[in-house]
Amino acid sequence: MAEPAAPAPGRQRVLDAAAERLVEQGYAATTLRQLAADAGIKAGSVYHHFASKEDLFIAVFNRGIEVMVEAFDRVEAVEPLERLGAHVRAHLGALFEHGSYTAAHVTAFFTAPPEVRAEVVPQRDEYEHRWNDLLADVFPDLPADRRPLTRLLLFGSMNTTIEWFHLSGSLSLDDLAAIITSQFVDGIHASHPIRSAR
Amino acid sequence: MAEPAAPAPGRQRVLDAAAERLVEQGYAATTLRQLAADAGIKAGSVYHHFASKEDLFIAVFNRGIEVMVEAFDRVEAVEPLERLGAHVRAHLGALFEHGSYTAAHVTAFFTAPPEVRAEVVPQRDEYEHRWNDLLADVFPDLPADRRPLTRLLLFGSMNTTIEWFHLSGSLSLDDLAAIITSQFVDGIHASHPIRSAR
DNA sequence: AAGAGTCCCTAACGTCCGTTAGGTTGTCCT
DNA sequence: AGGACAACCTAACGGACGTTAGGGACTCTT
Repeated sequence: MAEPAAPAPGRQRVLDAAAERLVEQGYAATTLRQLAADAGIKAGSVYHHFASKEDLFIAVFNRGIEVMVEAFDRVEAVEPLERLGAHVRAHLGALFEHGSYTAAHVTAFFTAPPEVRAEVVPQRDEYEHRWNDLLADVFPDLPADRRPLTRLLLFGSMNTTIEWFHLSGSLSLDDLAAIITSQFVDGIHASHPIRSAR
Repeated sequence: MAEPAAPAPGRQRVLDAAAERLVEQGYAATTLRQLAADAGIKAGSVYHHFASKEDLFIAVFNRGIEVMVEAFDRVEAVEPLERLGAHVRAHLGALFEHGSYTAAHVTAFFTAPPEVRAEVVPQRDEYEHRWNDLLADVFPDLPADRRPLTRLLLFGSMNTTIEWFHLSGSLSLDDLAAIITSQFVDGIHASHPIRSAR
């Protein structure tokens, strides 16, 4: 009998539910019984797919990075400024347009126990490395030892948008990406002059 | 008998412990038994000082805002650019130099249940209002409806420093504040030119 | 037809949680 | 001296948690 619209296997439904709950509740407050109920199975059955709660959430966090990396690698722009803007847009896209995994990673990573975080660090490093290389390429005069700091400031602005930005609002994700990019590159100074000293 | 160095009352020790645990563990993972042990009392005794776990953490979050507001109001600079830099420095000071309350607020606010968050929103609004006014004053040409967004981007950069900055490192808090301020005002463009299109 | 493997269930385990009732001690006020 | 009150204790409650053992139903392979 042909399945209509492929009902999504249980394992995937648990992962999806975990990502969504993580965003709203964090690691500790998200219970396996909740996830099981969300996915339409019973709590004990979660252990057919995952060895433990930690194991499950490691999978969620890693998927969150995967989504970011995929979005990053999909960018094709070549002209420096355009490239940077496209990557900012891609990062925001990963946060808001490709499920809850990246959002879960960004909001809940630091609420997870150290053992879980440790398991995810290598993949994180890979994504950060991509951005360091991008900065090196776009801003050749930026000293190498300033790249991580610069990236962290940009990440700070981009990642905290999940706390206040909503796709349903009047601002589009394209607009937001453009604003963040120009703010990052030219600062507020360029378009909005500082009041002169009196 | 004169108390040597005022042994800090139990209520205060519980609050301090709560702020520190919040930074490391978030709301749900922090238990009253832990806090009591940290403060040198027993779990049941916490209820002599606070009506509930929620009540306790509302006090912690509000104190976190208080510290920020106090730091903000302590700034005396008048020249626009200098003022902005001083406020950035003050905000970072609240995060790193005046106990864990502000850090707890910034990292754990969104891990707290909605009822707790709701109780803290008014004080948050007051602090955000101060910053909106500051931006209006320093950047008179910045449209009023862009102020909140601009503030959120700056807050994003400043607040996420708690995830990676350490006072013990080679970078001082003064340095960090200066970098964030100039990055915010002039962008990366000013000091580090973009690679020209090829 | 038999066996293996997948997916899920029920029922329970030990543990820890927030919270409460009631008691003890010490200090201060009158 | 006595009462009030603050600060803490012990001991327990009901409930929820992560996890496990063992079994049922179904599909696929041989």
